[in-house]
Amino acid sequence: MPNPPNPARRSQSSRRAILAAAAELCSELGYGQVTIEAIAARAGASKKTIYRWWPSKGAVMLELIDETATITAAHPDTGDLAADLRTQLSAVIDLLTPAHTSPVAGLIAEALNDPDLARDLRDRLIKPRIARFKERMRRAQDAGQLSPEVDLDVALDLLYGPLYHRFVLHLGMPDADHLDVLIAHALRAVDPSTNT
Amino acid sequence: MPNPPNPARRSQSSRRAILAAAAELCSELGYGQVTIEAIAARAGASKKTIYRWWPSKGAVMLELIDETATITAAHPDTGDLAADLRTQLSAVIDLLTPAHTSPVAGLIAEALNDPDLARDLRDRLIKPRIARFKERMRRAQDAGQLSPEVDLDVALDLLYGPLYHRFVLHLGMPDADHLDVLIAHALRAVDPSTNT
Amino acid sequence: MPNPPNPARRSQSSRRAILAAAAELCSELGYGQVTIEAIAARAGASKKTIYRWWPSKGAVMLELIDETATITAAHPDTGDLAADLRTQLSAVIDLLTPAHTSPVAGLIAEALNDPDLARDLRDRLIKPRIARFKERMRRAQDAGQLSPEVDLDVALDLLYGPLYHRFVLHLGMPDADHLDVLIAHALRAVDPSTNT
Amino acid sequence: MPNPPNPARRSQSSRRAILAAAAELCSELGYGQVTIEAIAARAGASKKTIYRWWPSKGAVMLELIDETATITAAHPDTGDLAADLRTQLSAVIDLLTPAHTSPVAGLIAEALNDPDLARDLRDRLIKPRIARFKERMRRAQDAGQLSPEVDLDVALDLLYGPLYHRFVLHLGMPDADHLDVLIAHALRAVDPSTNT
DNA sequence: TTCTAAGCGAGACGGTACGTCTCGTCTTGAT
DNA sequence: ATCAAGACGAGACGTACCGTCTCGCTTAGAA
Repeated sequence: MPNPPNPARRSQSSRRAILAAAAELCSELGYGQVTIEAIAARAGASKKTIYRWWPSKGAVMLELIDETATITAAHPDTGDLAADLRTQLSAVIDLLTPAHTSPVAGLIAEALNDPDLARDLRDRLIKPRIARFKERMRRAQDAGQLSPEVDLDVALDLLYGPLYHRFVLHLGMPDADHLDVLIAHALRAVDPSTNT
Repeated sequence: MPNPPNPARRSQSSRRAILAAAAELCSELGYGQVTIEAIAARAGASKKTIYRWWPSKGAVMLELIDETATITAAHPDTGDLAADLRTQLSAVIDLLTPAHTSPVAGLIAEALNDPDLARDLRDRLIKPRIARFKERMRRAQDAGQLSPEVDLDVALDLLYGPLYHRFVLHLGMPDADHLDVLIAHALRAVDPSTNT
Repeated sequence: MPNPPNPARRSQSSRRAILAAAAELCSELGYGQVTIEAIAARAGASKKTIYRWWPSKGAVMLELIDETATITAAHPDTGDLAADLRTQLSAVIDLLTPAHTSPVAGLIAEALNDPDLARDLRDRLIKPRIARFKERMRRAQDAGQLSPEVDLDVALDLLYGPLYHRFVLHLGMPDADHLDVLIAHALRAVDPSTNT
Repeated sequence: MPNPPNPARRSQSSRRAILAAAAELCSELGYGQVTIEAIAARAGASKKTIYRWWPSKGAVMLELIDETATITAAHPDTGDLAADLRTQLSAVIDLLTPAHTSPVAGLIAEALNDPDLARDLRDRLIKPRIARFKERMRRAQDAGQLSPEVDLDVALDLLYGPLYHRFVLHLGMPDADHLDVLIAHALRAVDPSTNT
C-alpha cells in the first residue's frame, strides 16, 4: 500500500535545498545539533519530503558527503608515491577535522549505532574509495615504484589505520612531518625494498 | 546555590546498582537503547541520583568500563613479544565486538559527539592503557627483543591503527592469522631487524 | 488564471465513484475517519478532481446526503396527522442513527465549525425539508385536522426540537411510544383543540 | 508499565495555565483553531503534560466549561416560573453564541464524532444540569405553580429542544419575544391548566 | 482527421498538528 | 542531605492529512 515514491518525479530543487541545509547546519551548529526538523525548516522543505527519500538523518548526511567529497577520493599520481599518499591522507585528515562540525566524523559516529547506516557508509562511501586507493597502488606497482608482492589490504590498514586510531581515540591528528614518518614506516613494512 | 554533592554521603549501593543496571541493559538491548531513564528504572534509582554523580550516560558507561576492563589493560609478558601482542590485540577486538552491545564501542561512538566525554575517555581509559603498552614494549627493548631505537608512538599507531580503522569503517575484524600478519608487518616497520 | 471548471466536461463516472466511496467509507469507518485522501484512493480518483468540484469533505457528504435522503423529505399524507408525523420523525431518527457512521450526523457536526458548510447545509438540505413539513401541515389545516391558527414555526420547533436536543446531547433517541407522547404534547401545545 | 500519573503530585499552576490558555485561544481564534500545540505554547506547558492529564482537546475544553459555566446551571427561583425559565434559557443561548468562539458549541460538535467525549459531556456537564432543571420544576410543583402531573422529561425536551434544534441546524436563535412564545407553548403542552 | 484544450489519474510538494518519546530539571516526602 | 519517585518544560521524532502543484494520458468538440 505505501508505494515507494517515483524517483522520476522527484524535485531536484528540494533535494538540493535539503542537502545544502544539512551542510550549513552541520558546519554552523555541529553534527549532533542537526535534526530532520531543522533541515526541513532551513530548506523550506516538508519533513515528509525528507522522510520520503531518506530513511534517517544519517542517510541525508551520507548523500551529502558522497556528493561533496569526491575530490578526496581522487588519488593524485605525480609519480612520487609517498608524496601522493601524503597529499591524499592530508585530505582525509581535513575531512575528519574538526570532529564537531565534520559531517564525515558525525556520520561515522552515527553509523556505529545504526547497522543499516553502517552498511551504506561502507558500501557507498568507503569501498569505492578503497578501490581507488588500490588502483593508485597498482599503478605504482606497474611503474616499479612498489614491489608487485605488496599486500594492498595490509598497506591500507597500515596507512589509514593510524589516522582512524588517532581520530577515534582523540589522540590528535599527526602533523605534516609525522605523517611523513608514518607513511615511510608503512611503506617499509609492506615493501622492505623501499628506500624511504 | 547548587552545592556540589558530598561524596562522603554517597550511597554505594545506589552506585553499584546503577552500574550493574547499565551493564545489563547494554548487553540485553544494545548501547543505543540504554537511557538514563531505563538505567534508573532497572536500578531502582532516581534519575536525579544519576545526574547528581554523572554528567551523562556516557560517563556512567565510562565508569562501568573502567571497573570492568582492567584485564585488557594488562599486557602479558611471556617473553615472546609477537605472541603477547596477539593476545592483547585479540582482547581489544573482543572488547569492541559485537559493536551493537559493546559498551566500549558505544562509548567511543558517543564520545565522537561529546567533547567532554571524549576528554574523559582519552584521559581515564586510553592514556593509561597506552602507558601499559609502552611499558611492555620497553621491557621488550630491555630484554633485547626489540631495538631500543623503535619509536613507540609509531608502533602504537601501526599495531592498533588497523583495528580501529576496520572497526570504525565496518570492514570486519582480522581473524587470528591475519592478525599475525599485521603484527609482523608492524614490528618489521618499526624494527627492520625483526625476523618475524 | 484559475478558470472555473467546465461542468459540461465533468466526468460523471468520477463523480459517482467519489460519492460512492464517501458513502462506503462513512459506513465502514465512521464519518470522522473519512478523509479526502481516503475517498480519492477508494474511488480511484485524484485528490485534484475532488477539490475541483467540491470545496471540502463536508460538501461531498452534503451532496451525497442530498441524493440519498430524498425519501425522508417526503411527508406521507394518510389523513392521520399524528401518525404521519410519527412516520416522518422516525425516518429522521434513523437518518441520525448511529451517530458514528451517519453522514447526516457527521455533516451536522462538521457544519458547526464551518460557516460556509453550515449555510449550504441549511439552505440546500434543511430549508427545503422544512418547506415540505409546512406544506404537509397546511394540508392538515386545509383538511380541518389542525387549526388554521397554528404557528407552523413553533410547531416545527416543538416537534423536531426534542429529537435534535437528544441527539446533540447524547440523551438517547425516543422509542416509538415516547415519540407518540412527544407528538401529542407538541400538537396540543400549538393547537389546544387537538384531542389526542 | 505506563503507570497512571499521581494526581496528588499534579501541578496546579500548570493546570490553571493550560485551562486559561485554552479559554483565551478559543475566544481569540475560535474553537476550531485551538490545538494542543497552541495551548501548550500559550500556557508555557509541555504537550506531554496536557496528554498526561487529558485524553484530548475536547476533554480540556470540557473541564474548562465545567469550571466556568456553573452559573448557567443555577436556575433562579423568583416565584415566576416562566420568567425564571426565560432567564435560564437566555443564559444557555448566550453560552452557545457565537458558535464560532463558544467552547460549549465547539465541544458539542466535537463530541458528535468522539464517543468517549460524548459520554463525558453528557455525564459530567449535561446530566447535572438536567438534575438542577428538574429540581427547579419540582419546586414549582411544590409551590403550586405547576401541576404535579407534569412529565419533567417531556418538559425538558419541549423547553430546550427548540434551542438545540435551531442551534444545530443554523436556523437562528429565538429573540426574547419568541423565547417567551416558545416557553408559553411548552408549559401549556405539559400543563394545560397553565394560563400563560 | 488532426489539433487542442480541458478533465483526469497519479502523486510529490510545503505545511500543520498529531501523539509519543527522551532529555535534563525540579518537587515532594520518607529515611 | 540524600534518596526514590515521578511530574515538569522542552523539543525532536515519525505519521497523517491538508490543499496546491505538476506531470502525462485520455477525450472531446473544433478546425
